[in-house]
Amino acid sequence: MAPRPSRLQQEIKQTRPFRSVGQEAILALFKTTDMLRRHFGRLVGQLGETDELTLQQYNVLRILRGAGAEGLPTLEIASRMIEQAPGITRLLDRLEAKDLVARQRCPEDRRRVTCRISKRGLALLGRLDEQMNRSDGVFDAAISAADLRRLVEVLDRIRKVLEAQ
Amino acid sequence: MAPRPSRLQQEIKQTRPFRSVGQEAILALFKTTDMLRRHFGRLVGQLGETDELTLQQYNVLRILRGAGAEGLPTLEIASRMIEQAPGITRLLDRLEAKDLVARQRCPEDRRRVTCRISKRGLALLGRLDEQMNRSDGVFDAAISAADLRRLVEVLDRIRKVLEAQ
DNA sequence: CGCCGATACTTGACTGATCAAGTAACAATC
DNA sequence: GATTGTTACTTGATCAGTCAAGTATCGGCG
Repeated sequence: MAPRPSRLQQEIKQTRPFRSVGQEAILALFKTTDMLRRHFGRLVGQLGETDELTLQQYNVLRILRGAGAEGLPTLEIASRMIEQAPGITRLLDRLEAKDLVARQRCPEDRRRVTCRISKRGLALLGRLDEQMNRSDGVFDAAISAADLRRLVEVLDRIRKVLEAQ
Repeated sequence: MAPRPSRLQQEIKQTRPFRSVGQEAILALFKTTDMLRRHFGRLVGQLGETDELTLQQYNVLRILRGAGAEGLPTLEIASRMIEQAPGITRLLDRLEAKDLVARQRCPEDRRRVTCRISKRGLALLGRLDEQMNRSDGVFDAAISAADLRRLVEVLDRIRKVLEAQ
């Protein structure tokens, strides 16, 4: 139990040790994910012209590409998103304005709005795929598959704890 | 290498397996941290009256409490934050408006603005301490210290990779 | 058929985040 | 002591996120 200052502690210039490993883990999660958000946010946010996306918008396009030609209703998209997005309507407004998705009121149930990715949207994702795969690959290269799998497993458990709260 | 669908995959209703463990790990990080943000955001955001804080504001108050009576200059606060905050000036504006911090131009170097936590700020943090510790403790209880330490260690490595990019 | 609750969004108002450009003060150099 | 560069913010404009309240539609039930 050597009280050597952790890497994170130095990063945020904290002098006192963390109250618990749990607290350190939570702060490390925030910090790491913030860096990841910025990293991937830069990738999708610097596409030149007016094609810039936010990570959330990118995520929606990915979901719609996965859904194929039938598309998906608005709230179904929301439920599949990685990060919760209460502003899904306006997010789709912006994607529609950029002509990256098309929306159409569903004839069978007129409450629903079916969303589909457009050709422009598909082309844009295509341009990003290579970069994104390369970026994911950086982690596969730097960290062993076993460690990554353990990471995924612990995160699963954390989410389970949170859901139980 | 059984291709059984992972928990995360079910959560986001994805049909195809992930391209790589790295990708799954990244998505799991986003999802888990989003849930953590909401969880702790609720704690600091529901204090009744007009004392609601955002997580970032809470983080700033914690940093200022740690700094003590001398306080800290604005950008020094920014550099200590867990999540990067380019809008630090306005964040402090809001805290000052709520009388949770006080600001004062530094006499030795008039470019600097020294920020200090106020009595009201300290009292507010005091009200939150117990809840926050209890929340951190949930993870200590649900996940072994060894696992949490491994988690922290892998996250350190991920940040190191990101910095090298 | 008409009403009631539920579903699927939509809109408004407001707060917060981001980027770029600007200002003021200090530090170093000529 | 004027100039140039750097530091430490500050401000403006714009966009995204959040919560609450509203609207349209559907599916049952009497």
